[in-house]
Amino acid sequence: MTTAIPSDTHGRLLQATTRLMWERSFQAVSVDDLCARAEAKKGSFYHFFPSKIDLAIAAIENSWEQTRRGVFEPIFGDGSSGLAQLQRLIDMIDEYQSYLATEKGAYLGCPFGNLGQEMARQDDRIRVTLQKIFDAHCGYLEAALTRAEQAGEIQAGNNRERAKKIFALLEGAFLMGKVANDPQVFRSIAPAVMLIAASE
Amino acid sequence: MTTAIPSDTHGRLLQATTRLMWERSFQAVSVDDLCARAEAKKGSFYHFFPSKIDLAIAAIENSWEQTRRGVFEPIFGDGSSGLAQLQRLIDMIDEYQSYLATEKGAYLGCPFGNLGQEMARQDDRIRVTLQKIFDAHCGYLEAALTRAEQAGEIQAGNNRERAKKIFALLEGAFLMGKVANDPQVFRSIAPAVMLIAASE
DNA sequence: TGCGCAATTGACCGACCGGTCAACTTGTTG
DNA sequence: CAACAAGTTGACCGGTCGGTCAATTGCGCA
Repeated sequence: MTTAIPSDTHGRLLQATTRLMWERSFQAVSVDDLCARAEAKKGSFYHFFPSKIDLAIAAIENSWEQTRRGVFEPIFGDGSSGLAQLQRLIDMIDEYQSYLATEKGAYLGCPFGNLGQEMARQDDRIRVTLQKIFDAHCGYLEAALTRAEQAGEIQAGNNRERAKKIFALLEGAFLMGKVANDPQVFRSIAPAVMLIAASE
Repeated sequence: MTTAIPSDTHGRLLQATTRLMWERSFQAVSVDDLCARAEAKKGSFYHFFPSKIDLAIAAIENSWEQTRRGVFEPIFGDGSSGLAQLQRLIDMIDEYQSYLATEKGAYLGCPFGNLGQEMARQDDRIRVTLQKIFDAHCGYLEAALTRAEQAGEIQAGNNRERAKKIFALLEGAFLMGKVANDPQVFRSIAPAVMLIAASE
């Protein structure tokens, strides 16, 4: 029986990719950049991953899984009301993005949205991977809406569609924040989430 | 007195850049690609534009100006009610994107949003240029909301903030459509524009 | 006619891109 | 201990990247 723990280099490569792709972009980051940040040599890179694109896919899957477990499960798995859960997600996003903005000197936006905008038309595997992540994200929003609906917080409606609209609003807010390079933008747009939640 | 008409090559370079950046992305398109599409030689390229980034900026400014005159002015300058104008914009976007999707075999999304997501963090001149375009776009939305408000279609409110929220929703819908590679996504999300317009 | 300048051409450049590879080290297992 | 696989290393590769340039062409104007 061997250890199921992947090599440290493997993990550092994933983390470096997640970070650098977030701070810059997929195409703006070279394999050499990735290796330098992960303190790995190119040979190691290609020992673990067949291509740069494969690493990117592995990195976003890994990143989403971490976010899911570390953020989404805690927020949407607790006993709060549906609307309170939504508000908590918004607050956490805002808080973390603002923190990153002060630390990195720029508003970074959503790592998945960023990559989608950049690569969806150029690599179908990346596109499909992101589609699954978007679906999963919307799933959590929908669950919160259903919870809110059952508690009488909002009127009955198509929560799947509402979730998609909320997700679109958030992604658009990320983009605008990035182009304005200002965390305040997200903050001023996000309240409209509640509008959509409360819609018929 | 010399002709104010810029060389044909200059114009073809702008158009080729607009098109190719929309179909693929800024970084995925090389200067050679641009020249090939514009039927120009590299020397001509650098005769007219000091760098690839300068061409990109000129191309989006030109593209926005054309869109503004060809789409926004006609829609928002006519005598329709504010809400009717908004609806007409949505319909026209949907129609054109669907047409492009069938022609190109893929949902392309918003050329300005695409470029912003990709380049805002890497080139500040591109970022600022897009910021101005976003502002101008929101300006039209705001004007329509004000018109709707004055006609009693919607209740009084902060139309500048409403416009930003609507713009965010639309940009998010573009992104989701691109990642799903499905024009239907925009169609199902866009109605929420009216929700935001009618909000207090 | 001939001058002057914008436009055009294609050859050229160094840097960097993603990716390969054979040799070497290290840790595990019988 | 030997054997083997997993991981590591750095030199190397062809291709393409954005960008340069000197020479040439063609056009408006005196």
